[in-house]
Amino acid sequence: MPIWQSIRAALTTDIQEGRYAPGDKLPTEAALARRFGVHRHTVRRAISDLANDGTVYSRRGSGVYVQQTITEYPLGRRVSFTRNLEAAGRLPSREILLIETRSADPKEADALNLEPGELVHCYDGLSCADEQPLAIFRSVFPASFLPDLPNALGRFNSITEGLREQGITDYTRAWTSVSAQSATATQALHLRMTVGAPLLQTISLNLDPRGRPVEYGCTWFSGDKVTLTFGCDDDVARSQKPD
Amino acid sequence: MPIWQSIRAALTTDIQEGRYAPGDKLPTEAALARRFGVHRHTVRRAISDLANDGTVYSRRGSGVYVQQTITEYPLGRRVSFTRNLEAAGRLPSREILLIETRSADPKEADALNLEPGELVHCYDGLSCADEQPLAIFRSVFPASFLPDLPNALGRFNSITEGLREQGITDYTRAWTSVSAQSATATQALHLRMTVGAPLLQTISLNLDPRGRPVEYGCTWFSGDKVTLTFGCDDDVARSQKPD
DNA sequence: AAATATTATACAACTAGACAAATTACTACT
DNA sequence: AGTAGTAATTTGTCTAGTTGTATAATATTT
Repeated sequence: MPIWQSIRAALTTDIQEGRYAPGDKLPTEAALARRFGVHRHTVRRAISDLANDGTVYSRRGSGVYVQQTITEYPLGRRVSFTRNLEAAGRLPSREILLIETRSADPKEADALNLEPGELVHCYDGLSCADEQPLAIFRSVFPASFLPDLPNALGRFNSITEGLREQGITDYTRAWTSVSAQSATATQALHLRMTVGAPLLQTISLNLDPRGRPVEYGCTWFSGDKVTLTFGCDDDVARSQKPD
Repeated sequence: MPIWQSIRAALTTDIQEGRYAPGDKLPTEAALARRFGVHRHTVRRAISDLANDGTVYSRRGSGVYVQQTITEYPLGRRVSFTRNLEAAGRLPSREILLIETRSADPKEADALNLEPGELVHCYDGLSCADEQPLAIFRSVFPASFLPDLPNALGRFNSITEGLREQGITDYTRAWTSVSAQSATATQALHLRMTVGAPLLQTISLNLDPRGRPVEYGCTWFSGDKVTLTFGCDDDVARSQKPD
């Protein structure tokens, strides 16, 4: 048996027995090479095998980290990210990547029924389960009748709460489109996957009760960690507020 | 493909599709690093590339801004900064740097046909398009038959208006020379470019209808933002009032 | 002998953190 | 209202450490 396989086995049991917990950083390749008394490349061979089957995730310049095993995430027509994950026994959280106010690009202007170049609030973020990134989202709001939304989004870290403070107490999804894409470099970094791995992209438009567009949203789910299901959970979904 | 190149590509499309318009400030490097999930240095690598090809420029302590597109600047017998820019759909403006009366240096005396040491009015300023500096200029006038010009220049912030008040209702360009130079530190600061970046320097002499020299002008255009055109626009130039 | 595994070396790409320098925002004061 | 001083923010620069990749040489196994 090659040395690297025994190293892989040793690291695997280290992880399984909790010496390295999910999210932990492994010792550096150089340190592991010292520990096992081999060259760095031999350790790399073992790590690349572990990364291949998803037990670890390595990041250039930073280190190698233990991955979590991910459960599936159901998505209905009126979906609460928080409630779905809590129902699955996981701890949901969000990370703000960027909140800014800028000009609308043509697609955004079209969807939100704005003039090209009108200002929009843009909210980029990361949806996580147990600190593990599940999806990247971008929500775009018309700035004209939601002047203080960026402030509210930063405070609440919740779209629903932020909109409620601005007077939008309810909104419904006008349409949703789903497509598959390949992860770009930065998407892969955020979602801790490899470049080119499959993503599920959903694009949707939310309207307030008067029919005004209030949110144009785009979400990229990690294809390995999420399956989207429509229509089969309406009972649960109806009892939920949109998120 | 390195990550920084994909970040550069993302920012480029952001700019091309209008999410960041010319003159806009990009998010801070720290914010962009969060947005792309990388270290600040990686964002800087992308930005430095964009700055290198003139897409953006950065100011220490302030931020990174989208560069204006190149302006076509026709040079004819009657050159009007204001009209040239209005014709290009830009908003022209000027900033006064210095107005003083002093002795002419040899070159100025020679061009204006004065005795060495005779008094001249010197007018240094900044020409801007859409609030962005395009050029630095220095205009030198014989003080002898234009005693109140400095006052007028300060009030009107326009050479044409100032001269008109002093009785010079028209003037034409006797000659123009063009050369290329590297930006000094102070020039770079005013024009918001890097030290050593290319400048277009034009030196010109304007005569009144009786053939008297009235203005000896020197202008340094930002090479990135301006292209000068000659000869092919005489019709347009003749129909313009000098400025 | 050939294929595979391991070592060796060098460099590129990225992260991490600290500090300097310039700008901007703010506060206190006259 | 304006001015000086202070603090916070933001870009510029530097050093060090870590993973990714490429090439080549040496040992081990088949």
